[in-house]
This record gives sequence, structure tokens and C-alpha cells, in this order.
Amino acid sequence: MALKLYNTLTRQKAEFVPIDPSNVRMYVCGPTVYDYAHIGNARPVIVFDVLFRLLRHIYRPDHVTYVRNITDVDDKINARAARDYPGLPLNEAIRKVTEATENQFHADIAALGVLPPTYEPRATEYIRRKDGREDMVSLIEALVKRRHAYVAEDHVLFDVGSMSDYGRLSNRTLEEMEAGARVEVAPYKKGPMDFVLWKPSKPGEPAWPSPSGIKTPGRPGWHIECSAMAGALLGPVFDIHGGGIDLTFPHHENEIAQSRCAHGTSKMANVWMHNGFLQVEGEKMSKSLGNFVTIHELLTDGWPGEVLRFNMLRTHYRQPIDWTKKGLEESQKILTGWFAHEGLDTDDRTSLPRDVIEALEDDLNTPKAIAELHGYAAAKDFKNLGAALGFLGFDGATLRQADARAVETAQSVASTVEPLIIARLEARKRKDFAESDRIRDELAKMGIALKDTKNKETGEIETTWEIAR
RNA sequence: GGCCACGUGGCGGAGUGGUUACGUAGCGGACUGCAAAUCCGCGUACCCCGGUUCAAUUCCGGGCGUGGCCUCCA
Repeated sequence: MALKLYNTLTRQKAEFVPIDPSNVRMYVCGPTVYDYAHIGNARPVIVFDVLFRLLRHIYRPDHVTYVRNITDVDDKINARAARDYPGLPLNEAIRKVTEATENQFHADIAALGVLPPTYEPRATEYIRRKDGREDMVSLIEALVKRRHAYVAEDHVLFDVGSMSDYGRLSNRTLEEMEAGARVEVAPYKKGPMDFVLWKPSKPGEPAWPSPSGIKTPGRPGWHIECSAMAGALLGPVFDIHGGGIDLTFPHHENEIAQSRCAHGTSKMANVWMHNGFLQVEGEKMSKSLGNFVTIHELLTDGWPGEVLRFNMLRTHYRQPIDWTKKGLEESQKILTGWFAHEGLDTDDRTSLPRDVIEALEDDLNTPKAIAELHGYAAAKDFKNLGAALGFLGFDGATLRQADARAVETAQSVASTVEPLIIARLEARKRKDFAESDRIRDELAKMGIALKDTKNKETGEIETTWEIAR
């Protein structure tokens, strides 16, 4: 079976045909680094990591180029820097915010079993480049030269009227957009839907020499960043562009407009993929509801990164997810059950099961793939189970870390717990069950769960214990 | 209001024009002094209304519901 992907551009699932099978190219919009990444941010990172792994499997690892950017220039970053470091010069404060946030992001997603992309460009490195290769300024100047953009009051604006099929990705016409517009239109705009490519910086804000003869130093608009980084690293036309469904409009629509009009191409990427949104306990995640769940929080609460990853992949990437504690508990139970089997080898891929690959080849049907895993587990086919888990990015490491932490905690209470267990076994031996149950209840109150097993050789009853979650 | 996606059992979720999903929770049984763990077994589903069809959860139309987006971010 061939790889099939759903394409937002055509609203259909179609066979994926790479432009160049020896270099399959994918771009995914990465985080804006101003705050902890939340669990909704984690979704595209995980989903496209699975696609990256699949592409590497199909086309060979060195034939896939995956770019996921870091946006480190943005109004939200400026605001956060001013708030958190009021004493510092803004630019210094910004550097502190972006560096810390970027490091946190990398630590978080490493726990989620995410492979590093081939390139991870920072937006600020692609504003003006010394080597003369494509960057934001050169793209903007090309757009002005080709009369797709104009200068007005030190801004450069993209003229959406200059592009006949603007709106194709989000499937709406200019008239519809204008009718739905609910924001005041700046007076210097030619058309109400025209968007900013470059804007002047206020004093103290990050600033770069402006393009197109503008004297005031400025900074790039949001959309031009991705066009520049994708163009510079993947070329004017590439295979797959991904991101969250909320980015379809305006971000991706505008990326397409910029890249196509600057390069004079009929498309920017062949396949546009969008992952669905995420709710938390049935509610939209929002600051006002106070239910913003960060990856960092979940990890520090003790959820192994792999459980978060598994929980994400139990739902198809285009479906909405309701992110719940109950779901996490279920995910953890399944995963720990599988990894409890001795001899599970996630590194051995000699028998990578075809059914799992075929499920993934069908527009990344991870729930189906997971269903196959349940089948292997039920059939005690640990070779396939291990291979498939490893392929999907699960090696048990974060589960073992969680175990190790549990063992550490257990050791700290062992001196109190173990005499009680011995006392209970003695009570049982003399059939004083009231006393043995009393001890068990006492331990339960301390969060200790007991398990009695019969030693097959001696016939003795033995008790093991663990700290209940 | 416009555009888009989705609607399967308590929950997650696969799949199909007529046949068991599966997982988790629940229930029953085995084991146990009783539990826990484990093993075995069981149950309830395809949003509504039309249409096509011998037959529709599965195809078509309409409706209802849920979620997302509707500019340079508040």
C-alpha cells in the first residue's frame, strides 16, 4: 500500500508522490518561544514526528528533510520580556525569555520521544543573512518588485488583490473575508485584507535595517518568517507543510501568498496537513478558565512522557481530542502493561509489522496502529509488539524513570513498611485475619498496596508491595 | 452569518452495504481466609428524518449537535 495523506488544499485523501524521492521535504510551524509549551502545542510536534518516522522508513532516513522552526521574534515575546525583566534593556530581556523558553521546549519534547528535526531554524537568523541567500528581506523586496507588495507609512504590506486565487487553502473568497472582517482597517492599506510583511519598530524594540528603501528600522510580520525559512531550507516548492488547524487562516494562507508570489510558482507545498484541536476535560483550553495544561506540568506531576505521547496518538490527528486525566490513566495502564512483558525489545526492527505500517500509511491512522499493538499483546507476539512500539517512538525509558522514582520513594519508607508486612504474614499464619486486615488497612492509608503471591517451590505465601499512584 | 471538520456502547476508539473490533471502566466466575494482582467469561452502540437497496451504522439528501477558523492578537 502506498502512503496516503489528507490534503487541506484539495480536501481529499490522496496518494503521496514526492517531488524528489531522494529528498522528501517537510516543513512544520514550530513554537513561538515566550512561555511553556502547552499540551495543544505538543500535538503537531508528536503527530509530525510520527510522519517524519514513517517518511524515513519509506524513503530512508537520509532522504527526508524535516524543518521545524522556532519563532523568536514576536509581539508576545516582547510583551513577556518587558513584564518579566522590567529592569533590563528590552533586547536583553527578550534574549533571556527566548533562550529559556527554547531550552524548556526542547527538554519537554525530548521526554515525549520526539526526534530532532533535520533543521530547526530561528526566525531571527533568517531576517537578513550575510551569505546573500533567501531571507525575509529578500523575499519582501522580491514581492515589492513583482508588485505584490507595497510600502505605506514605513510598513510593507502584501496586496492580496494582486493574487487571483488568494484564499484557496482556507476555501474562502476575498469578498467573504471582507464581509466577515471584524477588525478596524488601518487607513494606509489598499485593501482591507492586506497583511503586514514588515513593520517599523518602536524605540527599544528589536529592529533590523528595513527593506525597500524604508529609513526607519523595523521587524518582520509573522507570516513572512515561515516563508523565508521554508524557502531557504527546502526550496520554493516542497512536499509537505504541516501545522495546527488554527493556522490554516491566516498564517498558512499568507505563507502561500508570499512564497508563490515571490518565487513566481503555482504552489508552495504539494500537501498541506493540519492537526485538530484539543480540549481539556471537555472545555476549551484558555487562560480565563485556568485550564491551560503545559507539557512541563504534566511531566512534573509524574506522567511519563511516553504516556503523554501515547495518549495523543490514541486519537487520529485530524480529530479533536478531549484531553482528560482519565485518558492519561488509561494510556498509562496500557503502556505499562505492555512494557511489563520481559523480553520486549523495542530496538529490534527486523520484523517491523506490515499491518502497523499500513495503518500509518493510511493518513497516519495511529488508533488503528495501536489496535494492531493490542492484537500483538493479546497474541503474546512480543517481537512485533516491541518493534512496533519502537517504531512509534516508545522505548520504555520514561516509564522506567517513573519506576525508578517510585522505587526511590519506596526505599525511603521500606523501614516502616517491611516490619508491618512481616507482622501481617505472621498474623495470617496463625489465622488472625482481623489483625492481618487491620495491618493491610493501615498500610493502605499510607498509600501502600499489597499483593500476595504463593511461591511455587516452597508453597509459602509471599507479599510484595508498591506505592499506589 | 460564511467556510471547514466531526457525531459508533460509561469513556477512548477501529471497521464494515448483510458476519466478534479492540482497549478501559462495569458485571460474573476461577484463584484467595478476604482482598489485590492474574486468568476466564458477559453485557449495552453505530445522532435524527427521509431516499437508494432484498438489506444501511456503512452510500445520497436534509436536519440537529459538537469543535475550529473568519487579518497584522486583546
